Amino acid sequence: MPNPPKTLPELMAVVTEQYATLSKRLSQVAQYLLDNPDEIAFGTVAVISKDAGVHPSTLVRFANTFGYSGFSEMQGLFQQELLQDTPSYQERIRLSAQEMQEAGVASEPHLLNQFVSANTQALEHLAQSVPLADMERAIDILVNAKATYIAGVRRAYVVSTYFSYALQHIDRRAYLIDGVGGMYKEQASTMMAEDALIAISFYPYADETQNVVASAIDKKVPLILITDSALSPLASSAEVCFVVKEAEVHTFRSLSSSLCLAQSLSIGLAYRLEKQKKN
Amino acid sequence: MPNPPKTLPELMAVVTEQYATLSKRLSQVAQYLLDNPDEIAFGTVAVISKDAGVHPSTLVRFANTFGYSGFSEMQGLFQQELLQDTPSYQERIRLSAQEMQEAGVASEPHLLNQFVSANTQALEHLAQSVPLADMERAIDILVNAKATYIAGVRRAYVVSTYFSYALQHIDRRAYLIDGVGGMYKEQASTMMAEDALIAISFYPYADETQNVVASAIDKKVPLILITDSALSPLASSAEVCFVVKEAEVHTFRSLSSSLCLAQSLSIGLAYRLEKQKKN
DNA sequence: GAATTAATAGAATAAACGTTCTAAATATTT
DNA sequence: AAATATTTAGAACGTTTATTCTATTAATTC
Repeated sequence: MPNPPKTLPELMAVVTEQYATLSKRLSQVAQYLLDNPDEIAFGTVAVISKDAGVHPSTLVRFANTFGYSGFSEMQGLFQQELLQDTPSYQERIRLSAQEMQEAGVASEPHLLNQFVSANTQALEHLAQSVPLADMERAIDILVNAKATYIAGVRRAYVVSTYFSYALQHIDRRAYLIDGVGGMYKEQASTMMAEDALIAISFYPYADETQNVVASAIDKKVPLILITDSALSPLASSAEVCFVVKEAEVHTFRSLSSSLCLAQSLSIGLAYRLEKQKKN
Repeated sequence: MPNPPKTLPELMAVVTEQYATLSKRLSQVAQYLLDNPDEIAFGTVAVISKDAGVHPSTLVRFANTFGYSGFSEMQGLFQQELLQDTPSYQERIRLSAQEMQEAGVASEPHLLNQFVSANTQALEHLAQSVPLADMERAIDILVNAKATYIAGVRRAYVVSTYFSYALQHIDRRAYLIDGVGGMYKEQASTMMAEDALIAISFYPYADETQNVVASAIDKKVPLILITDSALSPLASSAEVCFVVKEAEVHTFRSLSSSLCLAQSLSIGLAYRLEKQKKN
């Protein structure tokens, strides 16, 4: 390879193109290169190679493979990129809005940017509004539960599937009450007092979820609720109630905050379980 | 000076303030420092000192004067700053985690806060890294699709359910290939060339999703892919490929960015459909 | 203007650097 | 299954690195 790429985007393209033909270690470097360009810009051969899990000389070989005299020469591209490209966040938004206009699209700022900023705000609000004590109580319940049932439909179903995934991932018995085959009642009927129910319910508070919750209350199954208002019909029944304000962009409600909370609960639980194991 | 500034702006302020009191060579360095921060970030002592017209050791003395153990420590601030604008979100998370530790927040910082900050950073990264053109192309495909199929399992299933919900919400035919009853093949078999497939696949790239995609490619169904690396096995097959870097807290990967992207695509689609209706 | 202090440049040093070369290991071909 | 080619890790290399220490120079004080 006599003509090495002169810019980082070019290099990235060539690496991606050739990726399939690279040997084991070289493709490992390629992977790291594409995923962590910033690390390459500042790191030393020793540090980067360790981080990427390869021998230092492999980095040099990699650079040679793509036509550079050595690693340092290739590294220059990464530094160059970082230098020329330092537009501020706002400037980027301005640029993309401009792109849009040129592309003949409405002058709307990049939708993605609207979302990012809306979600960011919602997340920060979440961190401030959720009491640590509630988190702990919820985790207490989940730790003691023999099995965890999860209920939530439509928009809330997304959060339910995350709980289901996360809990199973840490070896907890998790049952998603998804009503497959219209069997809400049957799925909920196996709940017992030593279990726990996580219910997620947003306006207009679907009947399906309300029924499942009613059944749980009947059997004295502790309820952890994630909802959008303290006045939600289920709120009074809950052992712990998390009120989450989701971001809204053009009437579309987000789910970032609910999912962020779901993640935090899951990991909090994972922590506690590990701690218990050690004792 | 026992407490050296911890950020570049702070350092700049201190240097400016003390500038008048500095000796001849040190003020020469100060001048250079204020004028060429980028050079400092990447340069070596030898190069910088030559460029600034001072002796190498003068740079070390300068750093010492402002409380740093050596030039290298001070140089770190300049590198940090450069990364802030194009944040490798990983780097940022690493830094903020480090800050937290140094701040002596001994007893586990509130998990929720860790999540919020990790997710926030990931979201910002998303806004910067996703090209507007890709969004538009993806929306084009979705607008023209007679029906939209959605494939994704395990962690990616969460995103799938969101797409399914959102698309149905705007009256699009959306079919979630969820393999209920082990019927991946059957569910995928009805795809046609005038439809579209949204596939979400993260490492380790489940076979189920790969098979669905293969079947789609066979039938020339356009593919929109959301994945975690440009080197994902499905990337080359995709009409549009979104590479999303998710936040990671204690080995748990988030989904905020993927969902944010999913939302943006959904609403972008809703917009376009409304606009078409009016014409 | 001599004495004292501060600032500087230069030489010295040890550690870290990127790179090269070679032997071992792995994969491929025969 | 043997032979060959490719890929790899390891050791050694000479440089370059940032830094420290010490004369030397410049500035300040008396």
